[in-house]
Amino acid sequence: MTQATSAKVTKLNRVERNAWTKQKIFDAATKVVGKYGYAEASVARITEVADVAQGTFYNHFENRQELLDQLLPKIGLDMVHFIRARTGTADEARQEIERFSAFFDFIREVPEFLRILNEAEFFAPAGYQKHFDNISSAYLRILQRARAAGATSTFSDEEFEAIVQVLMGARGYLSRRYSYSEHGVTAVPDHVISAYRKLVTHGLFNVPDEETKS
Amino acid sequence: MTQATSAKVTKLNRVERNAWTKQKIFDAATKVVGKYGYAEASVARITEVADVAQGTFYNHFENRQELLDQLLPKIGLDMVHFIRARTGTADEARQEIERFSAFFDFIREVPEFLRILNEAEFFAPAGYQKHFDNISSAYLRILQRARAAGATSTFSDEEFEAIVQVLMGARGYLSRRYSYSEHGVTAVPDHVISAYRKLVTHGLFNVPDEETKS
Amino acid sequence: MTQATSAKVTKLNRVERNAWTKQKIFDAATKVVGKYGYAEASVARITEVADVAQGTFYNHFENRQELLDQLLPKIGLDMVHFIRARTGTADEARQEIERFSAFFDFIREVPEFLRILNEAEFFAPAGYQKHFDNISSAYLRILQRARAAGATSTFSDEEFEAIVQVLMGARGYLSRRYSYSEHGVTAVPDHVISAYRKLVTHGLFNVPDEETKS
Amino acid sequence: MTQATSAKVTKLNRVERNAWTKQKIFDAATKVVGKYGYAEASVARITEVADVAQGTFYNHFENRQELLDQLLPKIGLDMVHFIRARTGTADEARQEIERFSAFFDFIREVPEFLRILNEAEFFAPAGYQKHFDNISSAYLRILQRARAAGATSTFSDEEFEAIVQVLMGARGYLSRRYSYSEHGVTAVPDHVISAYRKLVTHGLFNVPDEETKS
DNA sequence: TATGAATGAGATTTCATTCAT
DNA sequence: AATGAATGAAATCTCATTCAT
Repeated sequence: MTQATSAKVTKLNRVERNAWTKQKIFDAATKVVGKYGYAEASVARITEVADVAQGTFYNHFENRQELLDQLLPKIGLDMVHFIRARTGTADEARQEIERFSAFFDFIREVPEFLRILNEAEFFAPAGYQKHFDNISSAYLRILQRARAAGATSTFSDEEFEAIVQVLMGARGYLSRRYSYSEHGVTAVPDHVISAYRKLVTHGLFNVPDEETKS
Repeated sequence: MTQATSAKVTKLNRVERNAWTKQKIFDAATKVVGKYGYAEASVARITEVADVAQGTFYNHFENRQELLDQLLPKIGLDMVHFIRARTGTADEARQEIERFSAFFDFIREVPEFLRILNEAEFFAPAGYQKHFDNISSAYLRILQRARAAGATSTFSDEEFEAIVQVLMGARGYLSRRYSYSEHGVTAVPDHVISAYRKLVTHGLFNVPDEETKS
Repeated sequence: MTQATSAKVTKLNRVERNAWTKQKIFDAATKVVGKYGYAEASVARITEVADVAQGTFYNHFENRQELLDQLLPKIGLDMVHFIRARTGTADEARQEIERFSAFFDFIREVPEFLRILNEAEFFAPAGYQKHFDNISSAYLRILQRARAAGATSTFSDEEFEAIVQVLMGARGYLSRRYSYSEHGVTAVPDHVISAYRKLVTHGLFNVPDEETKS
Repeated sequence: MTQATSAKVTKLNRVERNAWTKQKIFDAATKVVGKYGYAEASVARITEVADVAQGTFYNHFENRQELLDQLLPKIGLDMVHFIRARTGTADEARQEIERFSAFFDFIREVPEFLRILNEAEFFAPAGYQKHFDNISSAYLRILQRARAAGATSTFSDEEFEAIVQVLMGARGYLSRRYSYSEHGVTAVPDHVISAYRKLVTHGLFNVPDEETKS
């Protein structure tokens, strides 16, 4: 997916060679950041993994930050497609659980994603912003559509925006807590999924009777 | 709170002077990290703000990291006390909303907290770990007590652990989205609070009838 | 000899420029260590003399120590060649005196050598080790060959190893005592040479008759 | 010998307390330099071992260097006495072997001596100078007396001075090579002693007949 | 377009010495 | 005389970026 085809290098025209070099750098950055984090992703290290000279880097990217900021949005789109493909046509609550599970499946598919996502806020703020805009607007539409279908509790648009943050926060924190391990990324335990399902379907607290109308 | 009293400097004995200097460094670090982030919090900058020599720093802290790792747990305890003081004796759901609101109030009291919290995971992992252990164990006890009082839906201990992550993730992500602004920290909008209340009391989705037993 | 040719700098290709820069650093280090000693040979000072930026240093040497450890063995080889070229085909005792004299001649040729040699044990232990292995194994072979030619008193291989240490110690201590002076390095006095000759040809003490068989 | 009596500290008058503190620092320095070398002998480390405050150091020594420069001469005198006590009344050649052996015995008695001696040249030049003046003048007198007794080959005073350097160089280099080991200081092998004896009694090389008169 | 050596600012840390108490 | 916190200069090393070939 983010893998540069290692096919024949010969017989490429100028444009193709150019794109191929850029892709090599991009893939190298994904690997390096995914494995060692943004802080350790020096231009020297990235270009070494990409097997190009340091100077070559600057023929393709304005500076180090530009590349780092492109990392998350690109993989983020992969994630959206991955999740969409795994979401069925059951009722809305079930679909949300499917999306939730698919998120963790994606993390295992692309182990670099977790680190790239989590660190981006501080090391690639522009990329983080872009990714979050992508995700949250998509998520918001999903919720609005569910509401239109009468499948949700009563939430205003503004409240939905907040809910989107909560749901993304849940994924972010849970993945940090449950997906990291010594070597590689592990599957998320079932009780995490069930806890999430209960929360989004019934809430957390029983409400005393007289308050149920609020 | 984390502010060194700038009262009389004269007439302090050796022990007091020593503590006072350390506190000056600590306060300076809080300010600097809160304003510019850990990455920009060089020892040079911190000691400049603290108005001590760079060498003095190393009389009080083993190294830069040690100080950074102390920052979050210390302020985190302030937060716990702050929230506890603002939590009443109403029903459990209301108390949770009070805690939630109080969290955002605390952020406004100590504007540095937000940045110190959010960046700690990567720049002060030991401190982050300590803080999160503090918070999540306290939170877990709260939920268990509520469950014992029959105030929550049916969750296992393991599920509660996951819920704690979700609730902390909610605070983390919402505060990033709604509390930051150009200059300083703003109050969180009411619809964020109402969205949170609805989620924890009723959940997000209506569940089709035949599923209600699950 | 260890002097970078200051000839045309222009018209060098990349490889040549690279080697030339490294040689400039090397020569600068030789000068600096020779004049001020290892302790004062900071990277800042060396690069200033070499007229390159500090960062350039680390393109050519892993770290400061690596350079320092290369200094002695490199010049040490120059010394070996120098001495070998000055050693004739007279009897073994005379050859040893020639080598001894040539050692002091070399010191005057390369005045930096003395300090680089003497301080290396503590400031560049790896380089010192390498140099001494070079020298002592060569020296040992010389003695063994002389013994095979019946030109020495009766010594075992182990005793020869000790003798090598003594002969090197003699050069080391004598050069410290007689070659240093206010400014620059002076020739060694004749009586030093004659004393050495007498020692290695007749020993120091007359032996009472009854002991001569031991 | 260099050990501060750890007897009653109480009941000392001002002068005694003063001397006792100075001795504590001195002993600590001996230990530290002997074990870790001059370079690692920071004032902080020495005073910590001596169990006094850093500032106290400067009540007894002008500066760090002054102390370091006193170390070697003081222990050097101990060595002279030690060797003298071990030298018998046999013929001069045997006495020299006794002195040589006693030197290595002393090294084992006072293991710190070796390092303090070897590093002094560069880290405590003044102390090194003083020590060497002490030793070499004493040594010179020994040789002159032996010559007066007709026990040596024909050497002039100047040649004797050079010989003294050679003999000291022999001890220095041999001790570095044969006395150091992983932990502690080891006895010198017999073949080192026999090699030395042969050298000083018979010389190293057989001299062709026609040269024997030179 | 690719190369990779050169740059130099900036970061952390050490440590001999001072000095007020 | 003893204390130990404060000082600040100096050292090593990193790394994003430039630029001549």
